[in-house]
Amino acid sequence: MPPAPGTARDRAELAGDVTEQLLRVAGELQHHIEAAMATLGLTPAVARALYQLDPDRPLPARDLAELLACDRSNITALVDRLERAELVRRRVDPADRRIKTLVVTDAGREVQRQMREAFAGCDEVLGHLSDAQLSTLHELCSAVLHAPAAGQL
Amino acid sequence: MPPAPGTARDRAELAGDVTEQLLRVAGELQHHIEAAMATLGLTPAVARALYQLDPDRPLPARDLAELLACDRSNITALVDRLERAELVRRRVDPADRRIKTLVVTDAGREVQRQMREAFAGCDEVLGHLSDAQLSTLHELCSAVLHAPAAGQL
DNA sequence: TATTGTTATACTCTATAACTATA
DNA sequence: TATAGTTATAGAGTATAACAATA
Repeated sequence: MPPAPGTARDRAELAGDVTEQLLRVAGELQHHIEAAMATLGLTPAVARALYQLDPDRPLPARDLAELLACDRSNITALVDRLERAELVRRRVDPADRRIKTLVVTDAGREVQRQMREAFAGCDEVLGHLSDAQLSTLHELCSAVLHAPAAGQL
Repeated sequence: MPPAPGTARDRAELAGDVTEQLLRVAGELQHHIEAAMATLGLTPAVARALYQLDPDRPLPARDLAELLACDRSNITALVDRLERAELVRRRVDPADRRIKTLVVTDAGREVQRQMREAFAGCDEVLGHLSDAQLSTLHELCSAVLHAPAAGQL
């Protein structure tokens, strides 16, 4: 049954429009970020992996897969490349020798710093917004992310 | 030279934070959309291609490549699949026989309608926002998209 | 000569399934 | 037997270069 005019129907259409536009903005931001990552010699997936690692808390590969929302089997090649670039080292966990924890090297920390700079550089894309608008956008995104998942109500 | 504290430095950091969050929101929306496209039997790239086509204005393959911001060579396989699903037909342009225009079939129009419904269904992801917040988000995205490209100033 | 669509090819990203070594 | 990481493999997505047909 179609909802009453002027209420849920319009609401859903507005949500659709917002979704389209937000995905377009995200596309521009991502393009900007990926270009910056390329100059650091990182492919998008490798960059995302490194970005998730906390230099102060070595992480089992299994947990990185969960953070990246991908299968364990993908982590191997990703970490292979990070290790070859000497940004990350694998270390066997002495307490459970099945586990390999991922340790960020000093070089890795430096690249992570440059990655954060790249994110800040997205100011170019968002530069048209005032500080107040930027803060509002921040709040709205937070509201979406911290909402209880609607699918579970 | 580092900018004065309390000004550009904070601005860039805020932009970085907003970028991270906006990309996370976009990820959730995209996940939602791609699941819906899968139920329609469309992979993400094929869905995006169909979504760009105007049923009332057949488009040369070359122009579709531009809309999708990808190389011409990719269009062939995409349209192959759309044609096999009978959602799109290739038609040789009589005025310039090098060109093949892409015509959306009636079945294609119906799938496009379902795609628009899928976007509206993202209300589930954004459901925590009030109507006013949703409108504000709409305005902010528009402001970013319609801004003169900062890189060209 | 230049352009359109196509083909061949290669690389990235991701998923599934089977394997190993530990537990 | 269950788990962590790995390997093999396959498909999607995208880029570059070379090609045929047409202009």
